[in-house]
Amino acid sequence: MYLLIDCNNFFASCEQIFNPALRNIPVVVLSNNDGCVIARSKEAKELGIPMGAPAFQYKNLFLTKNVAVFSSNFTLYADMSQRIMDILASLGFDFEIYSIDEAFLYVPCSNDYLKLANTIRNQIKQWTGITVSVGIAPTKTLAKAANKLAKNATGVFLIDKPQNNHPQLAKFPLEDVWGIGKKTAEKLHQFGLYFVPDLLAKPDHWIKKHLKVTGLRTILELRGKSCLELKEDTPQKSIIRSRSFGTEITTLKNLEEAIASFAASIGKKLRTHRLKTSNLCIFITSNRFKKSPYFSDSVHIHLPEASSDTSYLINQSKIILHKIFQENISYKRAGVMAYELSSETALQKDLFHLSNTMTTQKEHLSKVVDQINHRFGSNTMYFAAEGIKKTWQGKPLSRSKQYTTSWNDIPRIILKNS
DNA sequence: TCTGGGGTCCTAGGACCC
DNA sequence: TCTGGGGTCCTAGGACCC
Repeated sequence: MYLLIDCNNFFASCEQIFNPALRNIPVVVLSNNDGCVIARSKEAKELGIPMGAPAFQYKNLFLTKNVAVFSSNFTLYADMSQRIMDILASLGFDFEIYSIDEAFLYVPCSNDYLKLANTIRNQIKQWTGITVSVGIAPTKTLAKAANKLAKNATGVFLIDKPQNNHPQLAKFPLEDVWGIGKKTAEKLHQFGLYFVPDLLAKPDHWIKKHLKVTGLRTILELRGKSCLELKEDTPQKSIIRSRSFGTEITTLKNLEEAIASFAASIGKKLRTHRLKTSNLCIFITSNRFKKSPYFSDSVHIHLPEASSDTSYLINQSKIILHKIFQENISYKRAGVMAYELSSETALQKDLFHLSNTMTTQKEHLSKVVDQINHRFGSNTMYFAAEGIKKTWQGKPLSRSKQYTTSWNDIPRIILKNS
């Protein structure tokens, strides 16, 4: 059986744990530039604040309903996530970290799955303060559905045999099925299909024709035939760094600095994972919400030799940027993507590319910069090309402290003499 | 004034081959 | 009238996920 463990309202819960005054009141966490709502506490959901809602449209509601609004604090969330994943890993079952707040466990046999799930729940709650829901089922897709049902029940839900036709599954909307998104759901609605049993009644060839192989896989999984196994710890295939700018950019110089920052960040991640990239893509866009004509362009290049050296990646990124930059445009968003990642130890050298001691020295330099930043704090050293002011970076309005990763921010308990 | 960021997988269609 | 058949590889774009 598969167990899907999913943290409830994860980012909002992280905020509530370290600030007791936030418990039982609506809390939302916003995306970069405090743009959209990306997490809501139970109380915030009850107020009808949707996921992804633009914050400015809900400003009044936040005020009148005393909603606690936070800028995102990924350092905190990532650390809390790690603690939870460590607990799951310690159980000794095969498991797959699916996202920052979710993991699948594969438990081949157990006398009492519900008891096991409750033990896991209690332990995570006690050790981290986070409440999780557990869905248990013979396939991953059913475990996702069970998890959804668990959230509305006691926190644990078991679908042992799909053919038992749980009454909850009979009214399970197709758009809530893992793998069926907005577009597919709309398509199915046109055929008069709304709930899981409606789709299960269709023959395989109908599914294959309209939903392709991915759709067929989903249906088989819903019928209890496992098609999706736990994913091995496969190496990453691409790395993306992109941002919407707090202040729109109009000059090439500022855009170069932003792109250089993204390239530097990619370089660091590549080195951390002992990878190199041999394909870069740069993209720049104007504001898609504005009435003025939308501008968007991107270019890929194949690097003559794979690299993880920041100075090289910055240089190459700049060269590509120059190919697509146009004057008199207000740029709202840009990004750098790295593809064709390969292990730094198993690399194909380019016969005609000048790979010399200079290259080796530069790579060494990047690693030294990493070590310095690791020891003295990130951004202690960075490339001048990234710019000093980073004017494009918006300032988060209300970010919580780094309670678990910074000595200065560790919560203090004050004992009062009674 | 104000609308996120980071990923994966699949398919259709073009280019190319014999 | 009429213009093969079978295959691979690559890429852009769509759909999905959190």
